[in-house]
Amino acid sequence: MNRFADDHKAIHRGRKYDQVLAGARQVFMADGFEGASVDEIARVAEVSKATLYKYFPDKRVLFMEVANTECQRQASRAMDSIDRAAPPREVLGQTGRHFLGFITSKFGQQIFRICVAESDRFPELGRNFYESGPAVMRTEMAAYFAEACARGELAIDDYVMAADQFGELCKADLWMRLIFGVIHEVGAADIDRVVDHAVETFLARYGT
Amino acid sequence: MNRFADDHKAIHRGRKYDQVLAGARQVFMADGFEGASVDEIARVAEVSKATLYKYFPDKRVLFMEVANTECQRQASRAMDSIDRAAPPREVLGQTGRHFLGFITSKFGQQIFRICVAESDRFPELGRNFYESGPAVMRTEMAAYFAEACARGELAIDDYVMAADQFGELCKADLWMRLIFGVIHEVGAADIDRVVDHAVETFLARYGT
DNA sequence: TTGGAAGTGAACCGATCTGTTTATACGGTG
DNA sequence: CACCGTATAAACAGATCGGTTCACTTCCAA
Repeated sequence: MNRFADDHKAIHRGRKYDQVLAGARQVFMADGFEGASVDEIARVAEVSKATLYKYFPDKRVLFMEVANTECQRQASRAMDSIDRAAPPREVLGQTGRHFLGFITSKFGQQIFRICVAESDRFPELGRNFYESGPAVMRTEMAAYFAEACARGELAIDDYVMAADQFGELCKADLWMRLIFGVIHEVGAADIDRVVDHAVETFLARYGT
Repeated sequence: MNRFADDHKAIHRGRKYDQVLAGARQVFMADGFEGASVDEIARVAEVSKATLYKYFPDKRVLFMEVANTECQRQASRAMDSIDRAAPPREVLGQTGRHFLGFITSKFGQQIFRICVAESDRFPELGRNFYESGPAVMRTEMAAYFAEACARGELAIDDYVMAADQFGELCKADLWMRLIFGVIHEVGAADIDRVVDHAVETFLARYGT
């Protein structure tokens, strides 16, 4: 992200800002919050520790900055490639595969891991992540459900609850074993299988 | 300092074992894994650090022991309080309420938090937790489903998948917002509402 | 009575970490 | 050229932590 505010003041101010942020992102993703040391971040960012501390008052703020930018980036990329006019079975399948693909990716896992772990000490971090991540999908899906119900394609009493249920159904079997290291990879076949089951169960309740 | 008067009921071997475990449980739950210091655990357990290290080779094993005992306690308690011969709607409701009650409890959340966070650096920790926690419920439920299907009360093709789906359905709406600090408490009414929705959706697909 | 196992408290070790400071170098501008 | 903001490397400060060691006490049982 560019520092627009600095543009009119001085080119040199904040040259290394993005470098620091990129290095921090990499190291935090690799080692978590506690596991990441500021020295390592500075080394990976190819920046001196003094410079790092000139831009960020402490490690916490640096991490929050990384987490925020990442969450927003993922959120904007979340619901865009879905045709809301298609039949529900197809919309649900596409959405489920996209969603499950993300949360089973290395990156999705790690961001979840860190946010879960640190949302105890930094409550606003967890809240921020939820609002700009899961909550977005939730409201988007709820909105779609309202449309589909109006078209008579679905019969849902509680849109938000239904959206959450579908999201949770997509996690069955794979996600927990992945997050706890019981399995290490999921193939497209696994994702399809779980999503198909999720769609089937969902439509058994809410289909028309 | 002998603050405790005569301990007339002296057990020779492992007198302090449970003390250590109880103290560890308390401190881990309050501070997380990294946040908890062995000194603090020893102090809270009212035990010397040397004694602690006589029972447990290191901090990680100590935590795993805490997590294991708690998971087993919860799993056995859950299975004992359920009448597997009752109608599916009732069995599912009881199981769901118990399960959701545990994972939304302060202890359940914290255990999950720590295991998620540390299962990256200590894979056996996550695996161990999964096997002695979620996996137990999964297989137990799958076994029940097999019985119920044999009685014609349910119609399930994949018992394990169905068990996982039900578990995930129970998390809808509440669990994620809790784990990320969006909400801080859940009442019995919330739990009932979510479990009712879960049972309804589950039976729409698998009921007879 | 005495041996030995269990427990204690405190010092200690080595490692790591965050955050600061210092002395120095680079690079563009007046 | 001199000036000044930015950057650097490296040492440093202050603290914590996991884990070990040791001299000493307690208490039961043979």
